Amino acid sequence: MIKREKVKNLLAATTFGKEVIVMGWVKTFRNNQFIALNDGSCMANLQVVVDFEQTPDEILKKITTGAALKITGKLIESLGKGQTVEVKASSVEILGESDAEKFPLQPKKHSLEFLREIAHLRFRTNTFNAVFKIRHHLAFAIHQFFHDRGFVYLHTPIITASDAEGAGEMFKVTTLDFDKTPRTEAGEVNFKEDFFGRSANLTVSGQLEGELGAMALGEIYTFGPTFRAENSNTTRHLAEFWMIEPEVAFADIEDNMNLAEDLLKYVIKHALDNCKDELEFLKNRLLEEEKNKPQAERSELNLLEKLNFCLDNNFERLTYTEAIEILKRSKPNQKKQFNYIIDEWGADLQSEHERYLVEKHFKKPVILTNYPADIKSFYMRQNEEEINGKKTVAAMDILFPGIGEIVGGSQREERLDKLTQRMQELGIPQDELYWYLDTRRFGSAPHAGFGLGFERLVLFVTGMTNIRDVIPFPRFPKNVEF
RNA sequence: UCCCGAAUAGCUCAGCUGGUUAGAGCAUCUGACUGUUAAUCAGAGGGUCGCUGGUUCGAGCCCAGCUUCGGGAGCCA
Repeated sequence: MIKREKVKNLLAATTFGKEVIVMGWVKTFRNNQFIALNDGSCMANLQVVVDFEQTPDEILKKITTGAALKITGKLIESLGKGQTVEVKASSVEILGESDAEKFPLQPKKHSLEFLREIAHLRFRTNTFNAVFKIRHHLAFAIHQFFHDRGFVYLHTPIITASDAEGAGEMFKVTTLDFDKTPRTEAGEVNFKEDFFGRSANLTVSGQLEGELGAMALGEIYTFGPTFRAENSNTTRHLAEFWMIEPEVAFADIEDNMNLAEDLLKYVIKHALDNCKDELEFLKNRLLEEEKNKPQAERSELNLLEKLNFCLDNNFERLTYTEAIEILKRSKPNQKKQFNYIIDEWGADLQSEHERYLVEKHFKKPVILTNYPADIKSFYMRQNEEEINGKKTVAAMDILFPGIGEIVGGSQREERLDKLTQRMQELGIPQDELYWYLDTRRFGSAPHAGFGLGFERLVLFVTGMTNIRDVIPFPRFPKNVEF
């Protein structure tokens, strides 16, 4: 058992003179005397002062950036400027050496692109230290939010047989030998001989299973990894990402919007309250970065102001139809600056349109509702009213500045006849989803839910711009390192 | 997957119109200094110019293909 003090606690100390043991990694070693030591307990480093005249040379030589140390010494009021406390070391033990010629991190600013290549070491940097602390606090806040409201955390399967949801390309899960796959008489791969006796995939969404839970437990949420085998190469997509999917019985689209807005505000508030140092650091990092940009491209609000603005204002709610009217009349549309010109109702909104609404027109988060049925999923509830003779569904998407769609949800179609009719129109096999349809056969009830992309939330809160920088081990096309 | 751009020292980048021995800052190493704050000062080492092929008397530079990375788009969360 090692009794050690954490840097975080030592930095907060108000009484001095006691003997302490502290362990951590060297950030910098200045003047052969001053070690900036970090143990991950907080962003700040502890200054350790070494008496170089009393310390053997072979120890001093091993105090290099990245090395792990055990320091025994006295906690004192700092003799120098720049910090209030420091530890005067009586002994320095090298726990783990770090060859200075080979350790890739230097006490200087690195590009995020470079750090992405050494993602196994990037945790050692201030930026990623902050990002992953915030990620943790956001995850914790999400559980807290739902738990406090009586939601049940439902673990939906990661391996699934259903591939009928149309949420995207799926990864196959198989134990078949690729060199000699069993074949049917027709020459196709015979999945009857596979591990599960049929073809299986990694889940693209826990929603359908979540609905099963909601139709008994009342209010559930999922929070787990999901997988999309799409060849997406963007700053907003991952092949493996985490999603939060609440599902609420006896709720309509209005309740759904309120829940989503409350959740987002709650977790942002939680981060502001619990990650002050981290957010402050990231705010300054962004400001520093924007100095190199032309005035017009700099953000009007800094990171903290942006997050507070989110808390203080209601999200703008409008229907798809209203959005189309705004876009039609918008300058970029009339001047034909959009790549896709909006000329008629029914068009799918491109990210340039979403960005215009959020970043130029309303300048705050926007909730869009009641989309045309044709551009949305089969399980969304069909509205009674029709626009231009076309059906709409009770869908709602939340759009965030800089992120785009962060939440996608809907009231679900609870009427069996309407649901099966829609499935037929879209060619979705009903026999495969018999279990889903059973919820509509036995005690069907109005219900609603949504999916929140966790990494997109972390992007927004941290102000990072590439989704590969807010998940510890990003998976994307051509990359499964670590 | 499509469009655009990039790849030169460990990192960030410069390299002129194709021309002899490819440079800088930081990092590293050696020495000096010793209350520093990305310490400072002096010196040294460090390169298959992404890969393959082509054009040329001659290619880091021009051309083609490939790979990877970045920005944008699509698919979406």
